[in-house]
Amino acid sequence: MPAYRPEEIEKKWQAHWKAHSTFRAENHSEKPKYYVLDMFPYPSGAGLHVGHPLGYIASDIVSRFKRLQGFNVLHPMGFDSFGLPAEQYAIQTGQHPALTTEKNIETYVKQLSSLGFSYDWDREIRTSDASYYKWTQWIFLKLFNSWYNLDTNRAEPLTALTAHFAERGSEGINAAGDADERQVFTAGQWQLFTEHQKLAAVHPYRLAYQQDTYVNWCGGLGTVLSNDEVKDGLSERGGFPVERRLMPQWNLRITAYADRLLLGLDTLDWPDAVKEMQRNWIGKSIGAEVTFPVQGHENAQIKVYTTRVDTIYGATFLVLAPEHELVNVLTTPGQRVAVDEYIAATKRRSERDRMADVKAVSGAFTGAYALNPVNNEPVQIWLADYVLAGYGTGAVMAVPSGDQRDWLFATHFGLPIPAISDAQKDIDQQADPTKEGRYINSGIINGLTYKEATAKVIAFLEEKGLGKGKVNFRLRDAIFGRQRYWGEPIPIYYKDGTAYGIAESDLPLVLPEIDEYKPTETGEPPLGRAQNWLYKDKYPYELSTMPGWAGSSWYYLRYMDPTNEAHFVSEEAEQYWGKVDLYMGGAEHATGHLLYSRFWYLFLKDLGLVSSNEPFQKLINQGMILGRSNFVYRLNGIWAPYTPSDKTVEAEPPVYISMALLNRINAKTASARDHAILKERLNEIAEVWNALNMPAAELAAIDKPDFLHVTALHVDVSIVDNDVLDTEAFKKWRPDYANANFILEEDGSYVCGWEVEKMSKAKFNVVNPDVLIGKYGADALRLYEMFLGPLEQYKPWNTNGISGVGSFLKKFWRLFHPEDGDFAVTDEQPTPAELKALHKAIQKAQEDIEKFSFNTSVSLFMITVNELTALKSHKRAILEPLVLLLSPFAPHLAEELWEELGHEAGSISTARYPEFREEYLVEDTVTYPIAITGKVREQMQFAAAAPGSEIDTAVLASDFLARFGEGKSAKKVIVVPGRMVNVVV
RNA sequence: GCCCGGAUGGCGGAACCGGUAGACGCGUUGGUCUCAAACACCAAUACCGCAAGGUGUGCCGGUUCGACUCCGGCUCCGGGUACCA
Repeated sequence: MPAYRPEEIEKKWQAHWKAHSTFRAENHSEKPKYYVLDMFPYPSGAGLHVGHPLGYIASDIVSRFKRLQGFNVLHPMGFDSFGLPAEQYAIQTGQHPALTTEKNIETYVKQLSSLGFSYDWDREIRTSDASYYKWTQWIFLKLFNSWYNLDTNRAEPLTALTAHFAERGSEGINAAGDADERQVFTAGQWQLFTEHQKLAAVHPYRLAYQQDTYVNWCGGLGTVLSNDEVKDGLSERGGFPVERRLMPQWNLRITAYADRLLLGLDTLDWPDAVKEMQRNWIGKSIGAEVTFPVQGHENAQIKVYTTRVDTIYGATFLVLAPEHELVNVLTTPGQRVAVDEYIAATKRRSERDRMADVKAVSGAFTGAYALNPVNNEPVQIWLADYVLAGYGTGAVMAVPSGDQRDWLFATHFGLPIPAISDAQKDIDQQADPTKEGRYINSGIINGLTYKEATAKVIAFLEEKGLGKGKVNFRLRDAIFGRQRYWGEPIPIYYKDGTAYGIAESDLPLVLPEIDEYKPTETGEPPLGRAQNWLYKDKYPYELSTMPGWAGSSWYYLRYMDPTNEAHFVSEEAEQYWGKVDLYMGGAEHATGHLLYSRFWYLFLKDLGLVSSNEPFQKLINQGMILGRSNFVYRLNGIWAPYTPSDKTVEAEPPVYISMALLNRINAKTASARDHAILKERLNEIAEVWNALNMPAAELAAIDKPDFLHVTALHVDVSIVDNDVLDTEAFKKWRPDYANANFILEEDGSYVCGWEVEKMSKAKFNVVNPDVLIGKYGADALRLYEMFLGPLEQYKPWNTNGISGVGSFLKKFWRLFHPEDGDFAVTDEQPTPAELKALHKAIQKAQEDIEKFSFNTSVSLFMITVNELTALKSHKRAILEPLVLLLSPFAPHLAEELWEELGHEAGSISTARYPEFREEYLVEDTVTYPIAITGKVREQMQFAAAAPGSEIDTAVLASDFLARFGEGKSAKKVIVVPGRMVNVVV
């Protein structure tokens, strides 16, 4: 075969791999296992752009490398196929989301296959298949039927709880969650409960539970919106008003696992940034809960949470969240109007808005007073939206001298700001939260240090029953329901208003067909449109569906045993594959998917269904590939000299000036030739300049313009090559460019400007991998994406460089086919130089892959091939191992050459990585120039020797030699001018 | 504000444990081949300077015979996050 033809080779081997299921992973093997997982994609209609495969290429290299090292590798792919875009498309067109999704997946599979990934496609899963979501529902039911026992620190079946109730009532149960939500009863009372009452008593213990939760409700759209979807109190889509509303919602009790999720992070081999994000997200804080009695309300108490209980003597007022349950009771008639107004104003703002304008101080006085438990001083009770209902107790004790927000509030409303520590400074200017110094104005802790005071206050409060130390988490339970169609139905039905889980044997609860995908007129979710959708033909189902992260929280387990109909994963398969050894994906999932998956894993572990402590041992975040946009510059005005006040007009027909020329003129570095070109061209097109307030005569009078005003416009990167615009293609690109005029460079080219931006259709900077594969081949694209820069770094795409790896592959090919001729590899003995080049590569390639430093490994291959080309090396002993080294990166070419080398087709996937032999690396000598100064100079006494002369190494003092490396010895010492010697080591 | 990263030629980026900064690729320039183009190949390419030489890894300072690398103090850029009491 003459010349390297990637398209033929790639088609051939992709077909071979598919026909032979070459990358099928077996669940039983003598080999050690290795599980390489990619975050599975949502199959969007736009298909893949050149940024998407970056992580897939890297993980594929690792998979293929691990196979060469003798591992049984599991490398699966699937689709997160429930999601909003398909549903929105369905609302607009009536097309069933399943059809859209199916079509998109087809495109994805085709594109992924064309990159030559070594996925085991037999294990492909889709979260929207009933055979998959059956098990997502099954896990939900397990959560629904479990509670979290804090005594054993794990989730347990509800049967254990009800057994306890029957024997001893609610006493002695120590369960995760809010105790206030739960009833207190005796065993006798429990026995007398009706079924309905029993379920009501059990419900608040469940790990999947329904509860009234504040949500962003948009009546106009008939759905709950996430904080991202609300802007200025209006829905982002449609602009309908959004309000905070208490609605029943399904929640998962992730908070029960807060501590374990936090501790587990220390055992993981993850990027520090991701671990830190999860830590902040969980947000553990250690403090105290303090109870303030309310003056004149015998039964009312306000609980506050504080991390600075030592500052309690400085607490001159309390602030409640506007949603606080006691607000109504406490408000005095005189303050009623002000309070109601304030609450109404707060309701109109979404949580995000409240957080957005942090500077505006607002609040309302309830008229009521609480008593500071340490000194019985009356303190005013206020409302303010800077206190969040969802964190701590929804109430804070305000210490204006120590907390900046409290200080601002006190200053704004004229409340007192007493100092509490002798170390506080300038508290009339701002709060000072110091922990230094001794307490003042602080009753029983006057004169104490921070540590002593904290202990003493807590002891005092505990004794009086008005406070106790408490750990708090920022993490909140996860809202689990969505008022949408295209998701997993929640397997719950209602009997007399009570929620029941459907029987496991009735799973899956299949998503019913409906004729429209909008919410119903009465505001029910789309599932409310389903006809006769009843459990046992009697009981209505839950109408909300699961959120996007449900199916993705356990998919990696299903890959181990994807077609099992009896179990979500068989015990043997789970025990064999264990956890994911390498997980590759984007950093944007740091606090969503990665946290929920860990939560579900811990839960399954508590139930004895999985065997490790964490699901993902090592995590790599591939950096995003950004787009490189190109611009053309439309001329709007010409000045000589430039007067900024002049108006500009878009010339019609339009004139576009080349960026390089434009920049030279505006930077005043233009040559006489530049000006001549400009002038000549302007004269040619002068007749079209009338619209520019630039009559031809006036134009002709301008000799040397020194400023050109332009508008930069995005231009499709596919009609730009190396920043040079294809002007004919530009005219055809869009109708309004058909009559474009150009001012070109001297060589006749139009040079575009460029900028790095996110890839998006609107910026015309999306690069399609299919086009590049067609031109250079998948192997070249794979190599180039790796060559672009460090894997984890954000980097701009630039198609310009891909020709370099293209020619590298050609050179590699030519080592086997000299002069583009027939295959001609010899059995000659290799020379030391060839062996050295090879073994350097064997060693470094392995190191680089293990460090995920793929950009340097590609460089290494280029260097090696350059060396071998220079040596005219066409020897089997060198080239055969080299093919193996290259096979993870450029698998198609490697397979082809492997076959030409006389091996059975496809057998490279069972070959072994070549062994590194150190003896072939002849060490290079290194020369260190060493300055001769001070003591050394005296000792050596030869600084004055003639430059270039050699000195006996034995003369060197041992302490001098020690400076440039333990165990190294000088081979030669050469005197160079300037009190220096070169020491050759 | 807080928490992470980062800063090296015209561009993307190399540089082991402190030891010749700029590997490799792109681009650019010159050349070979060709009727010509494309491909390919060869050579040059940090900056200033005709040269000798000098200057250079964001800035200021320190340690060291020697610093992109270590230490102290900044500047700028990117990402994450926040009335969390």
